[in-house]
Amino acid sequence: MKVLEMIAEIPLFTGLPEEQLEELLGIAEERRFERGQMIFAEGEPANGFYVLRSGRVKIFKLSSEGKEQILHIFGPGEPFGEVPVFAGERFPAYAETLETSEAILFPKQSFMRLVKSDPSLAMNLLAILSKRLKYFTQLVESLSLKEVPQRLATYLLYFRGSDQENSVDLAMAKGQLASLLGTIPETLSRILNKMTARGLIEVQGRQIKLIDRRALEKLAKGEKLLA
Amino acid sequence: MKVLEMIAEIPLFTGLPEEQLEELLGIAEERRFERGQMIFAEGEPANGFYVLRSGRVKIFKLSSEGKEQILHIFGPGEPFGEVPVFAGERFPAYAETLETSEAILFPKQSFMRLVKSDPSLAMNLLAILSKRLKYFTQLVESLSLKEVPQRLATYLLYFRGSDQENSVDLAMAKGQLASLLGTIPETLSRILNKMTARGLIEVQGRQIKLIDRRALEKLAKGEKLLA
DNA sequence: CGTTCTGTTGAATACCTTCAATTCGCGTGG
DNA sequence: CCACGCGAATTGAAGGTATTCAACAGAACG
Repeated sequence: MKVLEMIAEIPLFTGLPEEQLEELLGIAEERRFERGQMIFAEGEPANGFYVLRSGRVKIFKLSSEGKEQILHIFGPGEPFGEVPVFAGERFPAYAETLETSEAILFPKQSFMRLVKSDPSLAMNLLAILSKRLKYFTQLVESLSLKEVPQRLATYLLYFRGSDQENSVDLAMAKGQLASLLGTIPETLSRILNKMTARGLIEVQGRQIKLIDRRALEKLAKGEKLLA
Repeated sequence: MKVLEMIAEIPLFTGLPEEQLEELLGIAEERRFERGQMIFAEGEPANGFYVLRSGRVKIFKLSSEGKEQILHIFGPGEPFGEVPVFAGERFPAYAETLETSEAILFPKQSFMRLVKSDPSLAMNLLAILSKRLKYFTQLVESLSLKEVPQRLATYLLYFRGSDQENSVDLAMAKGQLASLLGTIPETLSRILNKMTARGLIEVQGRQIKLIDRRALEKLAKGEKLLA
């Protein structure tokens, strides 16, 4: 019963009739992962996709020299690994937990049957995939058209709690943030320094106070304030 | 009748019953664009999405300084601009023709009604969006984890005609290829030079002959052969 | 309280970009 | 058919941003 409620709360499944939820429950498998455990690897054949129940998961690519580029960081309620359900057979990237996590695995075949029979489930999926495409669009823009200080400023402004809340909790190691921004820890460290020196932010561990929001916005737009 | 046949040939619509095709025809609008014409701009509210009938279209982002990053280049039969149909209301990037092109515009509302009523149309869409996510995954990997020579080698190997065919027709200006690879014409030019000097390729205008496939594959994998 | 992982700092280097000057290529018009 | 003109492409020199490598400091964890 607990799991059924849980499934009903997943955004992907909102608006589904009880009947379909029961079916989903029928095909769902619960999985538990330790912190730092690999959930799947790039190139691995996909048996299904996951919905995260607790914890956090990073989706990433690796270069030939071992450098990592994080594509997504997902939290509770978010689905991941859906691409190979509908295109190709293999996971296009790696997935690893950042913390001890629980996830629900939905096997591919049974899930596809459900999608075909339920238009609103299909619509939910289309919305999720479309949002993700939009997100990638921004990621590419960021990586290709912006320099690291710009990317960081954009990130900080985007992830600040509320409009009032002038601080950001990174909620991850700085090295992970570097990987998310498409750079390395050394570079991130230097830029955090410069931004602090210029009075834009204050850093205390994983808490970052946004001091000069105006300047951060200018930076995010492309002005080179750190030169 | 001609347009109906045309619609039936679009991969997105394969497997649809005649009845649905008729409906699609009912809501479709034909559009014609000159070479270099903008089809939509980033941030613009979307009234619908397009399927390209002839010609070629580039989807791209612009930096604050006007540098362009091409996300996709689409040819006949391919849909574009679907993201705002299912997520958000605005186009997340620019679309501009590379040649004189014809496209069919499907208005958002009517199309969504069709998708809801036809599971196989929804499945086709899910497959297309998933493929695109996979493609973005590779684009991000390329931009973030590879250097330009690697990206070029990967591109050339990927777009060579057949396995036998040892030449690639760029089918676009070199400057556009540069933008697709996330760099600028000067850099691309220098790298084409080096690759020619090393005997990897031969360049004749927009035709590129792949001479040393083995070496190109090594390059694509990350070996630094041009140093 | 020590071990290990994370983060910081400095110096050297690499890759790519910028800027400026030509050169090339091609369509147009004389 | 040739000459012109304009955008595309190339080349060189200089500069900038980020990475690499190495050493150290600090925090977290058992």
